Amino acid sequence: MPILMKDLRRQILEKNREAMHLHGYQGLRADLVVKELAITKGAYYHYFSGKQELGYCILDELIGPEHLHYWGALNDYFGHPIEGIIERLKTLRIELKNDYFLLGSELNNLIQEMAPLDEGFQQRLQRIVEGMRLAIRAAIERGKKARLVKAETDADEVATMVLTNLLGAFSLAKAFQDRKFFDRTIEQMTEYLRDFKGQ
Amino acid sequence: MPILMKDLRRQILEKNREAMHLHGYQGLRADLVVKELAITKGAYYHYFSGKQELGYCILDELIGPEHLHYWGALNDYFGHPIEGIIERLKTLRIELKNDYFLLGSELNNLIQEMAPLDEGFQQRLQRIVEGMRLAIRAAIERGKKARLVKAETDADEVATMVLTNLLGAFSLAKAFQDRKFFDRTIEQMTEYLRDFKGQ
DNA sequence: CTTTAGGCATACCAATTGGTACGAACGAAC
DNA sequence: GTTCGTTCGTACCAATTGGTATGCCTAAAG
Repeated sequence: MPILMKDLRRQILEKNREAMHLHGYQGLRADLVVKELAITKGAYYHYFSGKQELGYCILDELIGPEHLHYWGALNDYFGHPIEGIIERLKTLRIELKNDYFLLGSELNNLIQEMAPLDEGFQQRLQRIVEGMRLAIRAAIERGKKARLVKAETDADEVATMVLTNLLGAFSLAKAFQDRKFFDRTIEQMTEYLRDFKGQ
Repeated sequence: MPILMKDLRRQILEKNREAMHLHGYQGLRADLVVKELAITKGAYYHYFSGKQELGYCILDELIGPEHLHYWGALNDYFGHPIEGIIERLKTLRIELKNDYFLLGSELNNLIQEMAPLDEGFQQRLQRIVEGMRLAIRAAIERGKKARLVKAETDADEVATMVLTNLLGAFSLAKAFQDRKFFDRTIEQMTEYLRDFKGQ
């Protein structure tokens, strides 16, 4: 019997999310998570038709919204848009626990593992990354309109560059199992981004 | 009976490498590859004690040497070291087939999947990445000594940045299933790197 | 009070997985 | 020609995996 019966579906989602962060989707053992939660397969298959739907739900209800909300916050930033992006990058360093850098970005992990294997995953992952990219790009463009960002700045290119470095930073930190590779990239990007601030 | 009996061990390695590129290590089905090669488990377990050793061998004998050789070539480059790095980046765009960008970098894939799960993988992957990083760093330092690279350049930081962007570029191209994200990063890096060339 | 539908447990299962035990063929060495 | 080690095929296996069939329990609706 589960101790907390408040929202079992949610619990199943979150525990599986954790397990998937460590083992990947293919390495995710649904029944093992079921045992950890001290429930049974009955509950599991009551809420989810199977492993694939579970994976989709983790993306649609947890990982996706979180990422889009995090970068969507750029919209509400009252300051220099470039500083807004930098703030988001720095906040990542503060909010994410050390272990997260050793396990890598959930988004990046799933991209590597699933993008070529499952179209449903690929579409969802692409949508999330594209959402992040558009949020950053929009911030830069707002900066350009307000003459806070150099007119010749290619907003699309810079936004893509930020994402590339973000994903790469997670990869490298994971390869070395050392978050300092993430931190260094953020600091380099900070310098790089400030160059685009208007005179 | 295998048609070509030339070097069965090698064939097993290479076919498994291909399968691992697509499905990952955990998704790699040894016996499925065995069927593809039209051999049996007898051969498979004759040459490899098991799946883990097979994975290690693919890294130690194929992926590792290839990567280190590719970037080690910077040593033999007779020209501006910065241009040497740029040449290596551009050659990647030419030599790698389109499918490779959809499947992602074998190195990056394995990092994401295995670094936190298996110490043997982590050590091997880290060694390869570190080897690449050192090769790039050494090239920049040679450039500094020859006064071809600005004296204030932080070779270690630039080398790390190149790797971060490289891994990130593979990730993003894979997320979008579109190699143009890789190509764009290479071009941006080219510009960025040329800024370090001495006056 | 009865009916009904969601919420979950119990007890199965077929297929797959990585792995083993064993032996046959074959060539080299003596 | 006998021995012997390498190379691989055959036949098997225990454990795991994702998944299903079924029914009990409860609460709300009628």
